[in-house]
Amino acid sequence: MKPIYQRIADDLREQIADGSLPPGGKLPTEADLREKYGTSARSTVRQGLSLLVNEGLIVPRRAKGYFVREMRPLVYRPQSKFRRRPPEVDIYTHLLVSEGDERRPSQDIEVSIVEASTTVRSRLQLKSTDLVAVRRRTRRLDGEAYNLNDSYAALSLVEGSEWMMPTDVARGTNQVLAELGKELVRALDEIYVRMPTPEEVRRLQLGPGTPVAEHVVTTFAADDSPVQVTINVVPGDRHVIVYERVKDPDDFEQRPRSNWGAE
Amino acid sequence: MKPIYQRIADDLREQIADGSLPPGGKLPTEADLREKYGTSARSTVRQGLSLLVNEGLIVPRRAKGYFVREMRPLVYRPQSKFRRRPPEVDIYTHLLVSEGDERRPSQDIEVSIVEASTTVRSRLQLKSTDLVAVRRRTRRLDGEAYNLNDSYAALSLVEGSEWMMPTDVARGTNQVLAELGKELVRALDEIYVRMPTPEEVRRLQLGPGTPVAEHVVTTFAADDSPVQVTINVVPGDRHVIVYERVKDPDDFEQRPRSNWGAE
DNA sequence: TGATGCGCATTGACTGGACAATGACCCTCG
DNA sequence: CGAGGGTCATTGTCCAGTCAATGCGCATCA
Repeated sequence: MKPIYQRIADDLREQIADGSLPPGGKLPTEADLREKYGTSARSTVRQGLSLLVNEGLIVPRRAKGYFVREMRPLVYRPQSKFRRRPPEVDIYTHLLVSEGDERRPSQDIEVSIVEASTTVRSRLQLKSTDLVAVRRRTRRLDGEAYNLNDSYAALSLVEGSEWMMPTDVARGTNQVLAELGKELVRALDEIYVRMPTPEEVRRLQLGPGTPVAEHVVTTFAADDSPVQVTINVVPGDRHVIVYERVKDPDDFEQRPRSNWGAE
Repeated sequence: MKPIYQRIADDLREQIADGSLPPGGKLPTEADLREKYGTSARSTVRQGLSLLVNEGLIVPRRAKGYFVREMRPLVYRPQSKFRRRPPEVDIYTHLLVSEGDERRPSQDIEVSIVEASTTVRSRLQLKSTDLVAVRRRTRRLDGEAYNLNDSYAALSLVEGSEWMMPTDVARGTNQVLAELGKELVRALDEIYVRMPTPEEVRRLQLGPGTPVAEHVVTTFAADDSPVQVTINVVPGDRHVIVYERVKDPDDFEQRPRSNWGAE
């Protein structure tokens, strides 16, 4: 016999899945459920509801009730552009972006000098004594934070340059790096999927049960030296990460059984 | 004044972060914490601990206690291979894979014919009446499931071919598709970050507080028609998703201020 | 009319328990 | 010495409440 709180969660989860509880819809109150399942201990009902909250399916609103979560993901493209973009692609990627999305973007920029964390240090191949400059950006849409973007570079490289200006750099910071003799020609992307830290919950105003992707980009110059590490934190409920890949002809020769389309 | 259960969670979280509670280490028992925080209602202490559980930081083991979670991520590469792989890259990507990782891979394969879900249908541009074949794979490492990989293709395309054999196809299913006149030349990757469904929790034996990445790969033939959709579900605590990008020269001309290294 | 305040419904935090299930350990007995 | 059983520590499930905080609507009053 399954525990009561699980039955409550399972029943509600199914109702959400089959649409009888639509996005934005209101769930039964704790009192309703207490009666319906005869359990009559508020904590049991709350335990069941908390499961759904932690799955990111519902959100509680104090003094209002529990509601089915709604989300409208944005397309997040690590690749700057697509070489080919046939009409078919747009058919569904377009569905992801809300039609007539007129929310205005803005961002906070903050630059400081810090000791490198291990994450940054190992990727930039620095000694533990080296300092790095960090350019922290919080990106917003109509005032609401939607992702965090922190770029790190060796202080010795960017000191005194425009890279360190806490304002928007019109021609792009990568152009600044190029002028410093470090044109970026290659990037390695690592994507970690995890729950957010309380700090991230605060900065991104995340609801409970919202995981994040930590997207770490290490960029390299032509001589294969690492130049910059960018850590993007993107909330899972507000983004889809999109990549396009084209077949590399060399690949086929060397490895007939490629895992194209899979892992 | 912060609620007691949050103080408990914050204190423990900090101890985990600074290493005084190392991975695999045992946390104080509920009784210890009850005493320490003078709260003396088990539910309050449990509420605090459940926060950390849902953040994926700790796991409870019945009749044993709570323990700090340990994880050893595998590298998950949607791209079949890297054209250039300078030594620097390996320095840290290698750290991710446990040294001397001798776990043996295996997989279950199961093929069936189903109606296409909206996700699959829109990507394969099918009519609602069309049927699709699905090739479901559960991949294991030493018997333990580590990701799910379901490929969908129009039934009319793959019916009767080796694609539908529920066994390993030596030369690869993509080669089979090529022989059917649909060589895969391009792919679109979409990555969604979310909490797992109970079904996924069961199949992947996920601990609480473990988010997943849903990696949807749509592959196209030379004529830009969609051929196959593969949905990979990869647990966040066991994988790092890695991509490499090289600068496209065209890119620079058309769009001087590229977002190379960022979003 | 418009601002103020009161009550009500609902979730948030917490109390102080009970009994069940499980895994580890120790002791006993063959 | 090994198998089996019993005890104990610890988490899992559940009970039956209390008081606080909050958002909303409604009635009151200037």
